[in-house]
Amino acid sequence: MTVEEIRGNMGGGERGNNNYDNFPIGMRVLAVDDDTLCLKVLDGLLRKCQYQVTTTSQARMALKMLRENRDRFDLVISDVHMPDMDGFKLLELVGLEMDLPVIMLSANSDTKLVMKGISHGACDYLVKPVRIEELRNIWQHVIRKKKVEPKSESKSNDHDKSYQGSGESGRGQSTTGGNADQNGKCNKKRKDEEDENDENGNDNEDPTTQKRARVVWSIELHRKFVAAVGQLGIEKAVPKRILDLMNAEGLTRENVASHLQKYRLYLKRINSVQTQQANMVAALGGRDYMRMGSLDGLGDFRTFGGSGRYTHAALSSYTSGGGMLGRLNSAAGLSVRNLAASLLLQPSHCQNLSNSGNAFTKLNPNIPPHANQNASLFQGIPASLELDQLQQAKSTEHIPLDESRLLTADVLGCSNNSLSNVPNNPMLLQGNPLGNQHSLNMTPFSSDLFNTDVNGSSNWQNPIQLSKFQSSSFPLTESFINSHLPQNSVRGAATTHLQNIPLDFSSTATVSPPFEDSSRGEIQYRGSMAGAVQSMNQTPSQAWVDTKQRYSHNSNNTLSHNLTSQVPNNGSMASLSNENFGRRMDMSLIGRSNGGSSTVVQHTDHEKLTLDSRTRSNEDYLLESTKQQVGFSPQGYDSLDDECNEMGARWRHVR
DNA sequence: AAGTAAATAT
DNA sequence: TATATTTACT
Repeated sequence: MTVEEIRGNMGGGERGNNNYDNFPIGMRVLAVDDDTLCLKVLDGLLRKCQYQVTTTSQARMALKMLRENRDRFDLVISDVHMPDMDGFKLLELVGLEMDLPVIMLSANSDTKLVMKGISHGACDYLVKPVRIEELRNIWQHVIRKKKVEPKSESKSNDHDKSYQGSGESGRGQSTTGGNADQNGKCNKKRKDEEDENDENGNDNEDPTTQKRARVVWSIELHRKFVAAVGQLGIEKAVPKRILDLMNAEGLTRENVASHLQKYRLYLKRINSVQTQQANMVAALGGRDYMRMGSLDGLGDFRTFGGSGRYTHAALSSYTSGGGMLGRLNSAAGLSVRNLAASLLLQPSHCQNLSNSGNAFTKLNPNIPPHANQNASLFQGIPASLELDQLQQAKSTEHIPLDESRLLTADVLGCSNNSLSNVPNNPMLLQGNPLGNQHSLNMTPFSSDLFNTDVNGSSNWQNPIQLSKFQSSSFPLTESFINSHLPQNSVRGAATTHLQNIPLDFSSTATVSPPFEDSSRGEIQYRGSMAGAVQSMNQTPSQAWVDTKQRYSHNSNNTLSHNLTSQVPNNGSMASLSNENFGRRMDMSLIGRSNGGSSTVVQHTDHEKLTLDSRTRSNEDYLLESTKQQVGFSPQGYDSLDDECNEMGARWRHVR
């Protein structure tokens, strides 16, 4: 597409009141910088360039303006360091929600930062003080963006039949800096992919070779997909609409439909796994006193939970447990926090619910806390586990080899603040039929990123292999993660990373709560331990990928063993912590189990109950946990709580 | 056009 | 061989 074309397009009704005949004169730029002085200067410079400038000192406000009218701006230029919202976060959100080129601005020219910005989708990174010369050329990004995403164009073109695998990375596209926007987010990965693609289907470079390559659901593509679905809401997420939203090149409705089909399947499985687990918990859990997880730190999520985007119905459609989610929005759940301390669930209570996930359905979100004990019990476990997973996901994300990846993680973490405004991703929610506010609320956006960012298209469909440690099914998040992380490099790094890398966990409410939550009960505790341990023991990438195999064949390194035999045994997680666990974590974790059961539970296959093979492993884990629980004394919970809280704190600290 | 099942490719 | 993607069909 030429500049002329751009102009032509821009002059179209799409941009209505703006005259683009003189492009880039009049280009609408949104400048964001908390430093009003800088902002003013920037504003002045931009105006000198004859751009139509809009300024704001708040990232949130910027986001708001952008959301209000996506066609109101052509380009965003934002400072990196801002109090209300990290510039990168803004970048991420803008990249995800709108297709606007974003230019980062910072006085810090640290290569890492620049890398972070670029890899996160910034089309440019300017170092303050900005010179007008630099600003004079920023319009190119607008054009580039347009060029890269000739959405409408490609969709209807015939020659397009020979579309390439991964939409935007396809050869048909400009391979120059064009893919600055979302593609840039995972530069490294993207590159690899592109390389692969090139190697694989190189020949179909020319349309003559009508050999249509099969669509490769690249991470990027999948992310778009997920984002689209999220935006539409699961209900309206039909192929056609998704396709429109995806804005991907060379993708047909059929492709999307197919992917959607698979995705739904995946959701179902996830769901069923969880349901079963829930049942297991219901049946076996609660033997002992359990505390419900606290919902501390939910913070922003609460609001999010209220977002009516995902209707109960919608969620249910993918939830075998039908309606389990409904409970989530409940105040009951949210307020559990304080109850937790004094609530003790008796086995008897649980038994009533033991046989079905449907029981949940009956729980009214609004019923008073005390009436919700059973529910809480259910929630508690999966909930905490979920959280743990999320964390893991994060940790996983952090283990990354490069900045870009870290960035991703950041986004995940940071996005919380904006959760309430961001188009969420129902899919994630689905993942947690049992869900809890946590997963419900937080998963959405973050997972979104996760899925898309980290995982390849190959693993997310396999919730089952998620493993017993993860126990409560993975939110898509985990599932998606993995495959694409260069495993080797990560592996060795895991340990260190966990300790030194900026874990984003607590940067947001999202993360911290998990720990606290998990601190409440033995089960939860274990769950988190498992999670923690796992993430530490394994390479992020593989951790979730082939857990199944690993665990079944590698008993020595298996968490189950560690958890089952070590934990109850001496009450120390030391064994777990040894090499991989961050010291801090260790400390906080250790001692946890003191006062716990003295029973040594040896994990053996014989103990397994006959369960659906698909979910057996997961349930196994739960079973084990449950068993171990028996005999645990209610005592020490407080300390547990404390410790766990501390743990959370430590995590934060570590970060 | 959506959804599902069968076919086919990797 | 198992999976994932594409195609066919209602």
